[in-house]
Amino acid sequence: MSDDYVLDQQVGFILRRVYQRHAVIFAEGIGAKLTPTQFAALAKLYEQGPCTQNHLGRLTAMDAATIKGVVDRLGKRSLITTRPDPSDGRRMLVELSEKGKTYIQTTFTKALRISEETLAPLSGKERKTLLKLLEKLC
Amino acid sequence: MSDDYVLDQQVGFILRRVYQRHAVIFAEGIGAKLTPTQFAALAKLYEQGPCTQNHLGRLTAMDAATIKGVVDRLGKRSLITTRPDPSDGRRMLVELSEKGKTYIQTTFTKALRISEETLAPLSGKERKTLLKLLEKLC
DNA sequence: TAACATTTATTGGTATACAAACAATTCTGT
DNA sequence: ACAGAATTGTTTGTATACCAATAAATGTTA
Repeated sequence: MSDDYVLDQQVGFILRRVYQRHAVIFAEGIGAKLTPTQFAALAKLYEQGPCTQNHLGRLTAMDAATIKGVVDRLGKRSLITTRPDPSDGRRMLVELSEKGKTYIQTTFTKALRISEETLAPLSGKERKTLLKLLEKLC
Repeated sequence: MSDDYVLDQQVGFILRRVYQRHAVIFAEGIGAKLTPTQFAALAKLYEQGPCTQNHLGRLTAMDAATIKGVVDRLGKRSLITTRPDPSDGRRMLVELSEKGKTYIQTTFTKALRISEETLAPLSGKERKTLLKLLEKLC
């Protein structure tokens, strides 16, 4: 039984290490001190326009507690603004600030380079295969 | 520029979501309240035998601060024991307890099932391809 | 041997990530 | 209209994950 289980060959352990390597590449490549999740929130806001806090969390795969912290920190850096939804007292509307919009626009190039560098050990064909297979596991 | 960048297609974002899904499967499948990293530490100790705390961290892809917390929590549950290295005053030797050894032996089956379930959406051939490609990105 | 460098472990700080509990608000069905 | 259900956001607690700084011990080198 235990002979079959080699930690280094388990998909979960490998996924964790691959993501760690990506996180290093991200931190080096993004320039400003921005985490992958913070960047995801900004990029999604740019894609989708203003939305509620929890909805932004769902779009970026963060639960309510996690997105709150991310929104708080981005707000503290004036990259986004938040205001209560006039039509629903429960909701907080989140929006890119001008600073945030400018920032994200000028950072897409770096983000693309980070994705490229993460996949650098693979050929073009291999990259397509990998992304296709990973998407089946989401 | 921004047209090229679609968050949901970026490898980093996809990796994060795939790992999140795996973490859910792990939590449901492992039975005892054990995290993937805690299980990794136990499995590696079983594979390699006793070793120092930092070395165990390197074997399981955790830095010194992270492995310390994991070792502390596993120690608190009596799954491992720690003692100072008699031949090197800096080092802490970490070892599986009898309880930990028994536990890990009886848990390999569940861990294998978790890996299998994580890869369930893929065919056998696709699984091999994915693992081969992921290993190039470690 | 003495000065310097390295390794090991620890601590404090920040940032995800999620569960559970909670209050406020809105929605739904009768 | 109203009671119960669902949604939204917040807070607390636990667990990675990593950086930076530190102390203690060991290694290296002039």
